[in-house]
This record gives sequence, C-alpha cells and structure tokens, in this order.
Amino acid sequence: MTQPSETTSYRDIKRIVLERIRSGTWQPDSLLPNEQELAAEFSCTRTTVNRALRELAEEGFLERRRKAGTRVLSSPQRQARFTIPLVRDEVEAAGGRYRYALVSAELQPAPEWLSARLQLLPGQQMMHVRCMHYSNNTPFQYEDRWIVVDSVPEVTQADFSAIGPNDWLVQTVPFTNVELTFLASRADATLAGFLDVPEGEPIFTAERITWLQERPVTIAKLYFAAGYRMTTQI
Amino acid sequence: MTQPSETTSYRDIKRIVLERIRSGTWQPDSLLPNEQELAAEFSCTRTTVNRALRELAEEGFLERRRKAGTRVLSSPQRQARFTIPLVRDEVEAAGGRYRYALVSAELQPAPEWLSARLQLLPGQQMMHVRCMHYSNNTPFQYEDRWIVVDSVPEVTQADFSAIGPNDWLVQTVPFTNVELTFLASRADATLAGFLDVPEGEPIFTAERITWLQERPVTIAKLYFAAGYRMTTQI
DNA sequence: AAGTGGTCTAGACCACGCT
DNA sequence: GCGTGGTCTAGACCACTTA
Repeated sequence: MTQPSETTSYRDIKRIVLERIRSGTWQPDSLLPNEQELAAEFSCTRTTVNRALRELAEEGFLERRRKAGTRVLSSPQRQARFTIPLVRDEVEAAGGRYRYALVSAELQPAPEWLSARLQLLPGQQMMHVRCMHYSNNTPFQYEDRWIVVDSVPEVTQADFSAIGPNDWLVQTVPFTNVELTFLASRADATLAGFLDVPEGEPIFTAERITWLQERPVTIAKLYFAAGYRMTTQI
Repeated sequence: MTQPSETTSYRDIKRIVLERIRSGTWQPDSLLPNEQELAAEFSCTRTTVNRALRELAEEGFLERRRKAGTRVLSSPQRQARFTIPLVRDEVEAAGGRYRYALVSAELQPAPEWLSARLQLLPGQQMMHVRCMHYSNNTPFQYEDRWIVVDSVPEVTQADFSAIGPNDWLVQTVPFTNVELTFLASRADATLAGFLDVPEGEPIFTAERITWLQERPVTIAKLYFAAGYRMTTQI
C-alpha cells in the first residue's frame, strides 16, 4: 500500500508513536526516550524525530518540556477545530441559494452593556447593523452587529444594502484577533419573526468579537435557524 | 526596527509575512516570492522560511501548492480551536468543587434512532448511562450516554457509581476518532428537573460520537446548565 | 519539462528548567 | 550544572503540479 520508501519519515514516526500510546506500550504519564535515542531507533536524524513529536504535542497527545523530556498525556487534550466559514460559503456548500438582506444600519452611541463588554469609552459612536441571511429564501441566520466607528472610520461610508457587513469588514480591515463564543439563546419576539420560529425557541448562537491589535472593531451576534448543528471531526 | 537579535527566526518571518498581508503589501490572491527568494531576503535558509510559511498555511492564512507557489488567501479560513476539557477539570478550573452522581446504568438494546445513527445492527446491546455533574452542588451538566457493548465488553463490569463513564472510557479505551456537534436544545421535563431550570429553557448541548478505528464506541449527549458559554480565542 | 514546495541529513549552538 | 528540547544552517533529493 504505502510507498516502498526506505527512509523513516516524520509521518511514520507519528504513526508508530500513536500506536505505542494506543497499545499501552507507552503508558500515560510515562516518559518517552529522548529525541536522540528515538532518532537512533528509527535510523533518522533528530530533526525528523523532533518534527514528529512537536506535531503530536501540538495535536494534544504529548507534553514536551526542556530537560524534563516528552511525556504521554494521560487524558489527551483533544482539540476541536472548527473552520468558521463565511455565511455565503456555508449556504452554498449545503447546496442552497444564498440571499442577503439588510434590516437596518444606523449610527448610534454604544449602549452601556456594549461599552462594558468591549471596554469602550461611554457613549462611543457605533454603526449598528442588523441583517438576514437566507438559504433558498428560508431564514438561515439573523445577524446583529456593532462596529466601532473610531476603529473603522470608513464604515460611515459603507453601503450595507449592497454588501453584508462581514464581507465588507473582511475586505476593509485586513486583520484581527477574534474571540468566539457559542451559546444557546431563546428567541424573543423579534428573533422569532426573522427566523420564522415560535417565540421561546432555543436558538444556537455564535458571538464573535474582533480586535485590530488592541482596539475593538466589531461584535457580531449570529442567531442560527432552528435545528442548526455545528459539527466537526477531531 | 527589529530587535537587536541578529538571526532571523521563523517566528520573525511569520510576523513579517503577517504584517505584509495586513498592510496590503501582499494582496489577497497574490503570489508570494518563492522560498529561495525569501530565504535570500531574510538571510536565512530555505528550511526556516519553509517552517514559517508552512505554519501560516496551517493557520489558514496562506495556501501552498507545489509548482504553483504560495498564495495569500483572500478570506483567511480562521479556525476556532476548542480544547474540550474533562468536566471535572472544567469545574475545578472555574474554582468549583466537582461532584459526580450516577442516575442510572442499564443494559438495553439500542433503540432505532441510535442504531441508525451509529450504524449498528438492529437491537445491538448497549450500556445506557445517565449521570449528573455538579459544581458546588449546583447542576453543571447532565450526561446521557450510550456505550456499544460489543466494542467495549468490559463495560458490563464497570461500576459507574464510583467513576464517571467518560473517565472510565478514557482509562479503558485508549484511543479514538471523535465527531463533535454543538447545538441548542430545549429542556424537556426530565432535563428541566436535573438541571433545575424551567421546562422549555434553551440548553447548550454537545454531542460526542467516538469511534475506535471504524467501530462505534459511544455517543454522549452533554446538556449544560443554563447560561453556559463555550468560548475560545482564535 | 521545469519550477515549486516537501522532506531529510548531519551537524551545531542555545535556552530553558530540573536537580 | 547539565540534559533536554528548540531552532538554525547548508545542502540534497524528491514529489507534485502546472505550463
């Protein structure tokens, strides 16, 4: 099956190490041989061993510390990786026809909960955008977003009836840090109307807060249609 | 400009490349110079450039293809990484005192929805475990789990009044693939009782399906207390 | 056919953090 | 102090993919 390659690659080493952990050859919390010894065993250089172990540590199976050595983590810190797609891509990937609709876009001073949340000055000017994303004209996501005008002054010129605020921001503010939160919220009357669900319906919700350097740029609350599931393979 | 360190490390290169993307020096969809040229510019070896670009590609900023070169992704595929902690760790990390309580553990044939979901034979024998996790004696999570007896025969001997099923599985089945889903569900009467919330309350829910090789091992539905938020920095 | 990234070798120096 | 992993160099061959 595999290529008849004679050399031991870092992929081979990863596979072998995982097998030894799986089979219990290397018990949880036990120390692995050091890189030099493993390199000798696998007839390769320490560089190759290093890459294999480094990636396994990155993936949450090993813990590595200088001088202390490399240890098998007792309960692997499996990390879930979600690729957060653009709404349009998500809809189209599911075979739907995407449609965007602006609900409102208004300049407003930041309400108190927002100032506190984003560490803004009291009453700082914000662009408040609300919009809908449809898949085949069925409600897919309701978006409630605030953009800090001081951080993105061009936002006052943007035409959000033509382009969604997320698409606009991606094009305009090239780069950022993001804090992402998932939660379950309850559909109030407004939300129930936009998403076409009964009031009180549980709504899967994502909150994204975005910074440019240390400056807050935007907070978006994304309310997904009923029954939405966010899935990933680990 | 740069720090007085004379060598250019792969971290420096990552930083510089990100700055050039951020500042628009390298436009989205444009091609970067090849590794050899960058190595010359940064006065380092191609190996070092390679590591920097490889990691940036891994992080979703660049796309690399042999012969085609390295390209700036127009909309960076930012990936959210959630570290999924053990319940006990999560509670204790928040400063709470953890308590586990078994609700029920029974051998049952798999109901139809479950057989379909896990691709089981009809009526296959399952261990059905329900339990609660408390933080300072306040409900934190209700767990409803099914374990495939054929995949983990030892489960019939396990004493789930002493140890939680997740802890037990981690110790017993060393290794697996996982499918993780987040959703918002509604508290029915049972759930409302265990979590001490009104019926109908939106409940943040995680579903984990675990496989050993190709064999399904367990499906767990984890219902979190009201107001739970799952947060990550990207 | 040819250019690009993918990976490996053989060696070196260094920083961290146990003991 | 000193052993371990962290990183870099200089070079090589190779695999893939596109022109």
